[in-house]
Amino acid sequence: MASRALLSRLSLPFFRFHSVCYSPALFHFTPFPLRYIVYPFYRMQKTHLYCSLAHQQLDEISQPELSCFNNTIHRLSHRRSFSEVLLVYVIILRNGHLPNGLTLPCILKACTALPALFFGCAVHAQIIRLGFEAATFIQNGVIVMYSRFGEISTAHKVFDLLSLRNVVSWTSIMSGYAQNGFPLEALHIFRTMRLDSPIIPDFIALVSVLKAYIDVGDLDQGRCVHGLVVKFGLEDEPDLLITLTSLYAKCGQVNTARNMFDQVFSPELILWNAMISGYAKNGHADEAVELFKKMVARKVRPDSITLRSAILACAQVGSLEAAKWIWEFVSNSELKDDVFVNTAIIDMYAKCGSVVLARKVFDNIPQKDVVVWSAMIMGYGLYGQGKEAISLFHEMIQSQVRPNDITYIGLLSACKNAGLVHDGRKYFYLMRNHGVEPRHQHYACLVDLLARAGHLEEAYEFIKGMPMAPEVTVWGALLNACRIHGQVELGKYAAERVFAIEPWNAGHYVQLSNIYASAGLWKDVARVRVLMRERGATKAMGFSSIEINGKLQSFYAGDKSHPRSKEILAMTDELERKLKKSGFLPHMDSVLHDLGPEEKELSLCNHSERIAMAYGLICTPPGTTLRITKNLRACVNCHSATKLISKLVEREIIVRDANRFHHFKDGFCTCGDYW
DNA sequence: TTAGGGTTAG
Repeated sequence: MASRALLSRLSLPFFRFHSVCYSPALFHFTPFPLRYIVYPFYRMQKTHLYCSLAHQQLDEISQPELSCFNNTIHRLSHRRSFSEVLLVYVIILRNGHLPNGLTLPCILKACTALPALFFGCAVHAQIIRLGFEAATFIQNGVIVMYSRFGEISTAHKVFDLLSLRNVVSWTSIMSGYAQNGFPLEALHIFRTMRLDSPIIPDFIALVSVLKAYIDVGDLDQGRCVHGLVVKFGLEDEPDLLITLTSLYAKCGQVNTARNMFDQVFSPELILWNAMISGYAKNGHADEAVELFKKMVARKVRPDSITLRSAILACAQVGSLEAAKWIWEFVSNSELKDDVFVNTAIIDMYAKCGSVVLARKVFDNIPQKDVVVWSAMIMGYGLYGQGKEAISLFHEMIQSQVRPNDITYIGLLSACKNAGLVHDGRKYFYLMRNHGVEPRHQHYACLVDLLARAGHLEEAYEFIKGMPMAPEVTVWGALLNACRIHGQVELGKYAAERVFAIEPWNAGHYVQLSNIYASAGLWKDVARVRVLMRERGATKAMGFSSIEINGKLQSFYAGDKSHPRSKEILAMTDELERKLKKSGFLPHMDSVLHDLGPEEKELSLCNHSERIAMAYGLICTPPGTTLRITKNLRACVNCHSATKLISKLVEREIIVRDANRFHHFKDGFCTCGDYW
């Protein structure tokens, strides 16, 4: 009766769902109900099982002992043939044996790995029935199983009922919480273990606690654990080195991470992955690509994770050369059909300025899931190809793939970047029909779309009707639109909202200042500048990069540091002369400061993208496409000038700004002047 | 002699 009481205290999920067929009472009095659960499955697999090594071996023995079965189960478990482990378990029961302490951990592991929740619950019930409640080794397996099934509260109950907990019990429940998205609870358990138990953490426990600190982004506490690692003399433990490298890399301390990485003479794949992804995630894309190349040169075979990190890095660099290189690498590897890798490549090509190549990769994927479709829709959106994005969306629906919230973000931002107001409204209200509840990002997209198209009042009303508090992206979109449409009053209101959320971000002050400047309100411009100084807001310095022969060269505004600076200057002058000759009028409002007209003009043609463009023109043969990446949004003057320059110098110029792509050709831009 | 962890997340 004790075990039945225990079953009801645990309220096992299996019994919650199947209380009619397999109630605890039924289980208690039925000798081997497992055979009924797996019987159809067993029939299905029977042919395969007869061919297997396991069954051949068992067949040779007329009446196998439990130890023979256990040996077979361990061998199968080692080969990761988990379905067969469960089938042999059924045979054990059919032969009238009872599983022992050597059988059950393997069965639990198989249930966890498959995963087989119902089977696992039944096994747990049998564990209790057979009186293994106090067997730490077995109960640890139960904790892990429930954690992996997301049944963390059941796992915790098992942990609570365990009379003798060892370091594995503590680590299992701690990592269970961390893996289920509760890192704070995991850390709480670690603290309890340290304070209330005599257990000394081993290297796996420390890896688990470090992972939880990585998840919460607490570098200081992570450093304290590093101290513990040293205290316990575990600093040479390779697995801890991997997690510590990951901790420092993910928390932005890439140099410390690299020092740890360099300590290892022959790093295993997972350490390369930790370092490459650490670089890629922290904006050190060049280093990530370089390290990836080094790894390949050292004949370490990358896996899907390595490739995804390297592809992400290439996407950030924006270099089409690097993108093509990695695509070729993937095409020649055994991961060429990996859907995750291919989706990353679609995203990369879209971000590196070739929506055509992105589409080529997309068309070659035979089984497209929702993320593949969404990546391509997002790619069209980046280029302002709204109609193509919409058409692909309909193709996706026809292919019976259900859109998710990310698909809708891609679709709405495509409408936004193409100025398709009617479509944007329509798809926003269609979302719920597909069971997708609009999130803040969807609202921000629609506000941006409406406001930029000049529907400022509608956008403002829409914001007022939002079911959640509008964040900076929403007010920022309204502020930007007020700048475009010269709306001083509404712009002032939007700016106040934005300043309240991000008082440190100088970009917002510049927007308001530009609204005032356009209206000739120079006193207000001065007031904003004072406010900006008082609040210590700083503006990110603008820079542009251009890729020449696969090498990236970056320039700041007014940059004269390049060895070929004189030639670059001569080219910017020549461009300016050509622009003037063809009647180009500089857009003076693009200058924040209250300067004289001549100074304003000079300031405008010194913008970083103009310098990068000039460098591209002097370094490449006529007709070569120029590919420029900049960290800020394109300014109005640069945009108009680049359109004309593309015609004057007969070049295609592709500029990736902070938000999207601009493809300039023959005096026009693909964005249709809508950005 | 069978448990626990670490790289990613398109």
